[in-house]
Amino acid sequence: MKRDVFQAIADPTRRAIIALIAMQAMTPNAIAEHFDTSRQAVSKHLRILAECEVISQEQRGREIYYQLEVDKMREIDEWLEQYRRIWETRYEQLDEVLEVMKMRKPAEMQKPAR
Amino acid sequence: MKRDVFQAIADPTRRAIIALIAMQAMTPNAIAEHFDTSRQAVSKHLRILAECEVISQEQRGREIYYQLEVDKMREIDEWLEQYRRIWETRYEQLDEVLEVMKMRKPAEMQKPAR
DNA sequence: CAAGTATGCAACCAATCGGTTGCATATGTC
DNA sequence: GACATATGCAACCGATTGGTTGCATACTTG
Repeated sequence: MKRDVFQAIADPTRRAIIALIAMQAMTPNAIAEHFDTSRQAVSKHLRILAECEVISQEQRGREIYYQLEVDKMREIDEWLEQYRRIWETRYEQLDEVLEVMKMRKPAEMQKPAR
Repeated sequence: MKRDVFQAIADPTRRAIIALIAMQAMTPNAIAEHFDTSRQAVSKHLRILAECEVISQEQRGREIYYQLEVDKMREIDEWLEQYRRIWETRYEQLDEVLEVMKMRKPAEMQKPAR
């Protein structure tokens, strides 16, 4: 089965895991302690996140440390880029509208096209 | 059922719909023409997107125009913010490492922590 | 080597997902 | 009013999801 970053972050537990290991690598057991689901359930989430390359693992003895692959987060950022452009221009336009309105009487104010 | 933006964008068809209506509002029929699924399936996706407030609708006669609520995209951007901070500092650190390496002999070069 | 610990994997299960088809409803046009 | 068009809703269906429990494997330590 083919999964992508967007499916990886769709689940709230997985987003919590991402947030948890963002600053420092952690073992599955340590991660599982933060949730009230079973260790195996967390392990499943880790496997999905690893499949999507959102996290990477490093074996250290019998422990496995999982850490965030921040670059994968950038992929989402790149996808957002196109919409960021839209909301930025939208706010510029809003600023212009507000600027124009300043010079008019309140009665002339029009509802912006939005 | 409670859904959020992350579930809304998890499905590739829904991301395609978002991209499609980003620049101009469209009717369900017009949207459905761009996909090889049924009109009803697209309608379901639209309902989910509307539930999550990723899109809004405007009735115009017997047609309904769906348009993107760009602000909802910003929510994702805000969530990304914490990770953006990480990858930015990471690249600054990498720059520092590269800077230090310039002053050393190649044999002394170490593989960066990541 | 034996015991304990860390982890992954398989089998199972209820709930949800994304799709289908059929039908109801509302608006526009003749 | 009759008919076409635009849309949503309900019922159904197979696949996937997120969880469980039980077991296998591998490393550590005594």
